[in-house]
Amino acid sequence: MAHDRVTLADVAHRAGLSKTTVSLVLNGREGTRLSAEAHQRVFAAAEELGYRPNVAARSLRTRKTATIAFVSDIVATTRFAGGMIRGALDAAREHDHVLLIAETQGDATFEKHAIDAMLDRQVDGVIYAAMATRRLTVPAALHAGPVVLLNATSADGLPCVLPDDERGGRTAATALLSQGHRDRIAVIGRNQLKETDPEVSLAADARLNGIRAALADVGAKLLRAASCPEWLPEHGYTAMRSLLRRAVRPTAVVCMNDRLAFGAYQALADAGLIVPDDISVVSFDDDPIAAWLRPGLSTVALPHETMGRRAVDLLLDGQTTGTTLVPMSLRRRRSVAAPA
Amino acid sequence: MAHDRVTLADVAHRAGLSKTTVSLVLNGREGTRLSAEAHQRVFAAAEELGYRPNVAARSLRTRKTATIAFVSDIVATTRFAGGMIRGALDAAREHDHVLLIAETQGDATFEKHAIDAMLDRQVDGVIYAAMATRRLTVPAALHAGPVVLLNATSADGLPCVLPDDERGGRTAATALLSQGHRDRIAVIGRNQLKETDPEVSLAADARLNGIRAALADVGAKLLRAASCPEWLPEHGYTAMRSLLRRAVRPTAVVCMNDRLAFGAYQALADAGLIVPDDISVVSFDDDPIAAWLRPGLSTVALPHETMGRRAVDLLLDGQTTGTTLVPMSLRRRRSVAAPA
DNA sequence: CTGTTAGCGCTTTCAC
DNA sequence: GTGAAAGCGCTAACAG
Repeated sequence: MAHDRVTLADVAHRAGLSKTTVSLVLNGREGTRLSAEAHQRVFAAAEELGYRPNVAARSLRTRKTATIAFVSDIVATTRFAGGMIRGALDAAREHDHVLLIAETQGDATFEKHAIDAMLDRQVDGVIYAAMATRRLTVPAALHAGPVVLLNATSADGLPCVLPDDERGGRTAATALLSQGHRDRIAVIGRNQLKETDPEVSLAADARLNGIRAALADVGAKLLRAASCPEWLPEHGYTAMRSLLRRAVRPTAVVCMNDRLAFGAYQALADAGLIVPDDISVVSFDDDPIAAWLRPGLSTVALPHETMGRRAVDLLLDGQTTGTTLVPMSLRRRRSVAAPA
Repeated sequence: MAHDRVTLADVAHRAGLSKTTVSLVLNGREGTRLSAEAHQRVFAAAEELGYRPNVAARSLRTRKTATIAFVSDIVATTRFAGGMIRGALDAAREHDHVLLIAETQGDATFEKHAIDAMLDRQVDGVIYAAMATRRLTVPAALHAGPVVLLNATSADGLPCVLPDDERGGRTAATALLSQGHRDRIAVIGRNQLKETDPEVSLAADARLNGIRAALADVGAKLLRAASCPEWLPEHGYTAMRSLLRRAVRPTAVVCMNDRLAFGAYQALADAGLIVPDDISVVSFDDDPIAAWLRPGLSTVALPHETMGRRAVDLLLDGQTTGTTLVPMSLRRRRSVAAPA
C-alpha cells in the first residue's frame, strides 16, 4: 500500500515554503500568524499533490495514533452484538478515530497476543468488551493506558458501560401491568448460575429484580418462575409446556430473552393457544427474530449500538472511572394484550 | 497508552551492545553470525525490561505495518456475516497481522473517509467486503495497493472470494432428489431484480441455476417457483400459502434463504401441515435460526468464516487476480424426508 | 562479528 | 512570519 506517497517535504517544496510552515498550516495551529498567502500556497500545493499525512510518522512524534483497540472475548463476530461495534465505529468516525479489532475467544494466549499486538501499535486506548453482560478481570497489560469496559464491569472500578437491566426488568413488567395483568404473570428463564455468579451474568439477576420491584410496587407478585438450564429456544419450549400443565395458567409471561420466547411461542402454538389472546409474551434483547415472529414479539431492547458509542465517548473524553448505565427501551409489537 | 515504553536503545544499553545488534538478534536475521553470547544477552535484556517493539516506528522504515484494513459496506456489524470477520481475524492472527475495520454504510463520503483513514495508517492491504454477494465497483483509491474483494466481484478482475452458490444450489436440490422428491419440488424466493442485476445479488441467479441443473440431470423440472419481493419471513409466509392453495401441492420446497424458510414454516403450521412428513424444506445460509426451528431446518451453509480466512490468505500471499469459490455445504437437520 | 551513521515522515523548540 | 535542526524508535548500509 502507499507506494510513493506524497510527503510533507514534497508539499513544502511545491509551495516554496518550509516543512515547518506547511505542518503549521495543515494542522491549523492557532496563535502562529502565518500570512494568508502562505496558507493559500500550502493548501493549493497539498491539494494538487493529493497530500495525505503519514499517521505512523506523525504518531512517532505525537504519541497519538487516533486509533482505538476494540478487544472482546467473542462479541465481535456474534450476530448478537455487532451493534456494539457498529456504535463504536460510528462514534470513532465522528472523532476521526479508527478501530483496531481483536477477539480473544476466551483464550488467555490469544488474549495476550491480541493485547500486545494492539499496544505495539500504540493505540490511544482500548475498549474491552464482553459478549454476556458480566463482571470480569482485566488483563494487567491494559492498565498501562486508558481502558473502558463495554458490557462488563470489573472489581477495580474501571469505567464501564452496561445496559440498565434492572430498569429494563421494570419496563417489561410494566408493559404487562399496564394492560391489566397482575396476579398471573410468570417468568421463563430463572437460572441459578446466571443469577448468582456475576462472572457469568449480571443481567439475569438485575432483570428479575426489576420485574419483582415493578410487581411489588402494585402489591403483586410473580405467579411462578420457570427455570431454564440455558436461555435457548428448546428451554423456553419446555418451560412454557410445564407452565401450561399447571392448574392455574399465567395470563402473561416474561421471558428472560428472545430465544426463550421463541421456544415459548412454539409451545404455545403446539397447545393451540394464541398470542396474545390467550397469553401475552414480553421478553428481552430485541434479537432480530423478535420482529419475525408472528405476532411480533414485544421486547426490551439491548441498546448495543448506544453502548458502543458511549464506550468510545468515555474513552476519548478521558473518563477514568464510573459506571454508565444505558437505558433499555421497549419495542412494542403485538404480543401483549389485556388478559382474556 | 504506552506511557514510557522500553525502547530498543534501552535494551541495547542494558545488554551492553549496540542497537543494531539488538535489532538484528530480535528480528532473528539470518546470515549474520552474531555470537551466541550476544544472543543471550539481548534476549535476557529484552526479557527483563519487557521490551516490545514500536510498530509505528518500525513501519516508518520498513513500510510494513502488519495491519490489514477490512472495509465493508455494512457487513461488519451484521449478525449475518460476523463470520467473515471472525475468519479474517483468525487468519490475520495466524499471520501475526491485525485488522483495522471500517464500515461505509453505503455512503460515498463515509467510504472516502474510511479508506483515507486506513491508507493514512499505511495498511499493508485491504479487504473490501460486501454484505450481499454481488458485483461492485471498487473506489479508485484502493487501486494503490493490494486489495481483495470478499463476497463480491468487480469488473476489473481484482482477486475475490465468493461462495459457490451454484454448487450450493445443486446441493440443495440433490438433498431433495436423493430422498425421492422429483416432480413436485417448488422454489420459494424467485426475484427478478436479484436474479438479473449482479450489483444487487449474484446468489439468486446462481442458486437457481444450480437447482435447475441438478433437476435437469435427472430429467426433472421445477413444479413451480414463487416470487418474493424480498427474502424476508413474511414473504416466505405468503409464498408458501400461495403454493398450498394450488391443486397440486409440492412435496418439497427449497427456499432461497432461511428467513423465507422461517416464514414458510409458519404458513405450514397455520395450514396444519407437518415438516417434513407433509412437506420437506431445504434452504440456504444457515442463519442461527435454522437450528432453532422445529424441526431443525436443513440448509446449505454460507461459509462465511472460511471466506474471511481466504481473503486474508490471498491478500498476504500476494495473489493479485482470480476468483476463489468457497464450497457451501449442507447442514443436515430434520426438515427433509421422503415424500409421503 | 559488531558499531556508527543515516534516514523513514513528521512535529516542535528555538533562532532569525 | 518563517526556517533550520533535532529527534520520536526503528532498520539498513556501510565500515571497522
